[in-house]
Amino acid sequence: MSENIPADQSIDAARVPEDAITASILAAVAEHRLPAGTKLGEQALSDLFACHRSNVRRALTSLAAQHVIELQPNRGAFVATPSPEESREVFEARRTIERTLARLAIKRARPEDIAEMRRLTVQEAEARARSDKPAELRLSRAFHMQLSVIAGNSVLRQFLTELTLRTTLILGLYGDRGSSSCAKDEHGPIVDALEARDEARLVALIDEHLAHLEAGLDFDCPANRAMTLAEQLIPQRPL
Amino acid sequence: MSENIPADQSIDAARVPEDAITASILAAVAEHRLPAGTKLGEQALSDLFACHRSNVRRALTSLAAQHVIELQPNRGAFVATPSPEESREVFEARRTIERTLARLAIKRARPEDIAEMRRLTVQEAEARARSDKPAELRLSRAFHMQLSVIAGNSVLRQFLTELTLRTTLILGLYGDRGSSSCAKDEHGPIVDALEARDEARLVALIDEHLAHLEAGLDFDCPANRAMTLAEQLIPQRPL
DNA sequence: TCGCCAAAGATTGTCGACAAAATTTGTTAG
DNA sequence: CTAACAAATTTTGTCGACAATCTTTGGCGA
Repeated sequence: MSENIPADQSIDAARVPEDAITASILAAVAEHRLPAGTKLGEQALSDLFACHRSNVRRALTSLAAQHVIELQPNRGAFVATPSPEESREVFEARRTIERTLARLAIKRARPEDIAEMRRLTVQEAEARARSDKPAELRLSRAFHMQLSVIAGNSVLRQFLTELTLRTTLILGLYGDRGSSSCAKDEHGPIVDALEARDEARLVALIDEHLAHLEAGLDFDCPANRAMTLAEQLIPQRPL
Repeated sequence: MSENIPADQSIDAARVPEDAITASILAAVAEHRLPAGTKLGEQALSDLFACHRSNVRRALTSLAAQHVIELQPNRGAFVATPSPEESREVFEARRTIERTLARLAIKRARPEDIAEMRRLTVQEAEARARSDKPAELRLSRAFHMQLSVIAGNSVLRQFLTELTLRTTLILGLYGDRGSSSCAKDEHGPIVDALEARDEARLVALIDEHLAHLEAGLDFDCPANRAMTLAEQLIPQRPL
């Protein structure tokens, strides 16, 4: 018997070059290293990953299907730039799905699941303490994804995979200013409610958490998009 | 100014061959013309649509991303065969999403929206009266999709597009026997509740409707999959 | 007669080359 | 000095051919 191959794409260590490309781009977007609007040229990527351009092409179409990038005919691939309207819809969809995931998770969470959630909140707090933004983003996303794993519905889990990524893009575009967003530890109380099997409290906390995230967005000041040359070459002085 | 091109793929009349292929396969699956497990050969499709094999390839990867077909490496593309577990998850996801869509639709439905819903139920009843299964399936799906259009959230609408298709596949595999499923007009009362802006009733009706569909599944008797040669050549007599 | 192995055929996957389109660069006129 | 036009370059899209893999067919021996 041959070993089972995990269906989900894990960061790095990919079986085929196509997966390495998608994983790298996904990770870069998830950690705010690739700003919205960045052009992803085919040749640049095929050079980087030392593979044929057809692999790059497949990876890009796959990412486009997840709304992580946008394909413009005869123009190329760009990191997606969600509109304010789209952002609203993404948050609404997230609330819907995470509410259900929370209810499911309450019924199924085992002690080790809760311990894993707790561990993620601790690691996230550590990352925040040392101002490691990429790790913080990654762990925050992992927290929400872990909830979907516990819930045990792979369809909803896959939807949430896409939605959390799009949320990260949105935060990069419209949020993160004013130290709002994930400043405090909002995940800790969520684990508490999950451990207490307090469904009403858990759902309320998640709703609040997502509402808080969304309320922190500022659509009038869309910074953090792909920088032009001028912005990159003429650095504005820090306050 | 050039005209805007509708982003959603409509049946037939496609801009590029790739869209024609995806639309045709989607329509065939949505009307139970393509049973689960059917092999979709690349050359067969490129002959049918008189296009290059690369177009077929793109169409197939797109369909695989929507879980309508399954791509097996070095083996080819097959119409997806959802497992009982996957079926349960799809229905759970549908309930979650349609509940929210119902609540949103109540807030936004205009008179002409309700008229359109009513019109779809009438057409569906007519199709059922003349035993036009494909039209019935198509119109039933259109009913649910129209609810998502009224709700005005394109993210959730796209999720539902995928879920309704997968549901149709599931019904073809495990359902439709014993004249259950869409035998009665369950859509009519839904429109009534929507028109009355009765949120509790609307949500309850949709929950019931989906639960009824799911309850009609029979996982022990997975008929209607891709027929083997023997099944196709030796017809069993009708009762 | 049944099961196993090998060859032939068909299908999928990969690659490089060319065509089409867009972007950039350079030039010239106003 | 600016704007507009044209050439050159870069980038994307398409195609056909070949390699790798799987499936089927035919043959052999137990």
